[in-house]
Amino acid sequence: MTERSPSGSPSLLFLTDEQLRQGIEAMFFAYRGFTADPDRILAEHGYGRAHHRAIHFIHRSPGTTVNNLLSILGVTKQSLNRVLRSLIDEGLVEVRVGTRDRRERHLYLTEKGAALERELSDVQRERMRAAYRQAGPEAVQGFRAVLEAMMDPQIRRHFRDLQDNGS
Amino acid sequence: MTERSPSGSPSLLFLTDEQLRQGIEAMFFAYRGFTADPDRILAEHGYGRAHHRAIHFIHRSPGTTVNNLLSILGVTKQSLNRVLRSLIDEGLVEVRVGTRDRRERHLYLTEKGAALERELSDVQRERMRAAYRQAGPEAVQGFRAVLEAMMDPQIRRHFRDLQDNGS
DNA sequence: CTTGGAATGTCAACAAGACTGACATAAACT
DNA sequence: AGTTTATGTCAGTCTTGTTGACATTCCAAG
Repeated sequence: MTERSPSGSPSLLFLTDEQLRQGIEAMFFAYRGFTADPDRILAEHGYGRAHHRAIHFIHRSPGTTVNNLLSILGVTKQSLNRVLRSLIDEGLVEVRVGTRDRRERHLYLTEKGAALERELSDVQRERMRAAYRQAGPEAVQGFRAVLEAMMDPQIRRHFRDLQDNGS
Repeated sequence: MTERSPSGSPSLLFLTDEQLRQGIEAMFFAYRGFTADPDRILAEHGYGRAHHRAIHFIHRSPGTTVNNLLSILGVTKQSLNRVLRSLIDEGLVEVRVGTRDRRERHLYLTEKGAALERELSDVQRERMRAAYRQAGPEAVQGFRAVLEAMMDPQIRRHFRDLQDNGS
């Protein structure tokens, strides 16, 4: 607020390329830490990150359709289908044909699926909680604000929809 | 600071699972936005994210060795070598045999490599700058603090080393 | 009632990028 | 002289993404 760029521009922040670069690197390294714990658990079960993402969002929005999941995950249906197939075949996800529109497939976690979801989200939340605690309460606000600003607009809408449903 | 958990534990922050889950999703969606612009450019040039990472860190630490790069990127030498080979063959990276230790290969960007680096980091910095501006100055501090706290300790050391060299 | 289009599933082929394991070479260290 | 270190490379595998093609089901509009 008080700083201005050397060129005299009235921007709110004066940020050197070096500061921005550090933000970029922080994002890269932090994302590795962010996925490290779930990756270990997934490997034990013979799954990958793609399975985690599917499980996460099915847990988050039980009964979601395949198409809905596709637009959230941003992958092709073929790619999602491969992942979904293994989750269904191995009894982690249950499919129910839509009652109103019987083309739609509504997805739910089974007890087994919910158990893995819990295992995965426990470690991930724990890391998030530890980071939040270490960084302090004000930091959490800032963290969330920057992340939201970094999303593509369409995704930001998805994100906010999820928030509204979730609480 | 002022809040406490309902169980009465003396933690600094009271964070519901729901709040933590939102942080996790924010991280996932934001990372997609974070990589979206470079991904587009890389695809035009026939490269991938792995090339971007190599280029980034060679630019950041000119003359870095293969081993050093390996420990920063956290991949196997076979994986890095594939990427490095194409960058060298196509004249984006130059290799110089070490003078003190002639086993070491020191890596530098060529003019062509530096040009691509600039192209990539321009768009990525622009997104970072926009997110920072949108979120405000205090948010940037918090963002950085949480990201650092989320890194694995060894990586955090790497990260801080880079910062010290960078400025 | 028919037809168009939407939602879904599936097959095949391919590519990037990660992995392991094994082996080769050169240089440095002891 | 023997060992360790730094690097490169070959071969094979896995996950996860892609495109393209095609089938099925079924709602909804004409």
